[in-house]
Amino acid sequence: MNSVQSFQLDYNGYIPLYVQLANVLRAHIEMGEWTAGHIISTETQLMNQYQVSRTTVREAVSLLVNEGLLKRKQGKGTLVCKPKVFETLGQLTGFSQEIRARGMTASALCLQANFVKANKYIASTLGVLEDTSVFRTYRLRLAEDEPIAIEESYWPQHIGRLLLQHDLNTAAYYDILELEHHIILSYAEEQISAVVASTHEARHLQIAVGAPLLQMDRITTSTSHGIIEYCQTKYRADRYNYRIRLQRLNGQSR
Amino acid sequence: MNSVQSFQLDYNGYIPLYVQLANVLRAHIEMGEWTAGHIISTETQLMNQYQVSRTTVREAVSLLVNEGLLKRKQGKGTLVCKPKVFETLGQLTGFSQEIRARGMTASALCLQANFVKANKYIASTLGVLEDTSVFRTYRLRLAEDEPIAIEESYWPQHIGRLLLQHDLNTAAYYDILELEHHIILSYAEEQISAVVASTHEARHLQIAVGAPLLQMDRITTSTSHGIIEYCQTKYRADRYNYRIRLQRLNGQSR
DNA sequence: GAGTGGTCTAGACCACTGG
DNA sequence: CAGTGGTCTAGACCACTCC
Repeated sequence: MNSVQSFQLDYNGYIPLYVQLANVLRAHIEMGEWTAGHIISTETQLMNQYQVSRTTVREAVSLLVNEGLLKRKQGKGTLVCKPKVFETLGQLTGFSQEIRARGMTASALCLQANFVKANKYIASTLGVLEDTSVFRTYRLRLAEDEPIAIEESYWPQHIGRLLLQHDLNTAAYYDILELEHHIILSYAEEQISAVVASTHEARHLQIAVGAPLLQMDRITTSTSHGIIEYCQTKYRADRYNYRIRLQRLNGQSR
Repeated sequence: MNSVQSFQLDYNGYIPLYVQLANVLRAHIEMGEWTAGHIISTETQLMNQYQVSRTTVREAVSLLVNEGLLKRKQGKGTLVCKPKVFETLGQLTGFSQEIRARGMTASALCLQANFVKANKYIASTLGVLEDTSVFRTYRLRLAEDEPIAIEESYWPQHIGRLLLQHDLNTAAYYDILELEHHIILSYAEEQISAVVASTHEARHLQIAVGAPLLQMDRITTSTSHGIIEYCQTKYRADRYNYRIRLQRLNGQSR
């Protein structure tokens, strides 16, 4: 009864059929019904089962292949990939989601949240004029109630006003923007580097001065409002690693 | 005359039409003929120009969209993305290629290359038994003839024997395997963390003891031979950052 | 040989952007 | 409104895998 098989597609809904079908297939995998190495229904079977064309089936499968969940094998079938030890594979997610994916509980402590004048660098990054007022949030990030990162974000003024309407201590900021204000995130560009802890950072993160930190500089872009955030996060290197899956392009040694 | 326009597709060749078409479009971009924001030919125009179906055109464009080169805008057209400040977007490339993409010259100094007994961790990572003989390479990586990273790699015995047939000081190992021995890389899983330099590392990298290093642990997989490498690279944080583009999935807050 | 995914065609209707 | 990309169909032939 709880089997995913019972899902039906909505042929007149607003969600494309191939997205719906991809969701059904993803559910099979995430519910553990299909495990690593399992060969899923053939494209012909899916066509008949869900009454869609082969193109639609292939588009659905392609989505999951891009996500790293499925893998096509010509002449054999389409099989489920190895367990996702590497969860972060180029997906833009918030901190909470990231931490939960690692099996830990996430929380935050908002140390500061106020409007400040943008210096030259912040201004050019956010695409505003120098000395313009921008919203700054400064948060301590916790995993399992232990400090794991310290995060400093700058938001354009209009985004800041939206955020201020909510409880900034507990909320997931990306969720606020997407769910409450329909500002849909598009992509982010991230730069990862290594630094050592200053006395100030060491105190907040409860580590020794000079301990290694993994630093992330991120620029987040929305579909409708352009750049909505510049964020610098410093993670305790002893508690956090960044994981990524790199794909070889078919152009190979291009 | 040097215009990319003169390219023709080979309709009977072994390379799929959509791959050929994608290569043509990519060439337009890489040769600077189409710059950021430029709207490329419409799908209908490409159909007529190259005498292929719309599906084929869309497959070609999809490849480049996935690579981050193009972006579709419904009702407007398909436009060229911003310059690729962020070159590394989930592609598996070698060190040399990576450094060249940053506009620097890459070289290497092979400090050690010999067979050693696999300890427990190396053995389980490479999928061999403990104490099995594996090939170890230890290299100093240079960019612009200055040390930038120190790299320790472990390869299964049979891969090691192949590598030993070549000049290990100058060669790009991935190129040797792919071009000379037809071992095609598939994907890699990478873990990024931060550490501080030991006295040994500091001496090789010409930095202070305790300076921050960006550490990459990579497991590389080939299409035919499974895992072919475990590699640990430590980069000088003052000379190297890792850049990545994160995409928001359409499932959004899933 | 039978069945799988890989490529490709011709054509259709829809949703969105712009004048 | 005309033109763009977004979705979808029905059908075809090929390359690969396995028996």
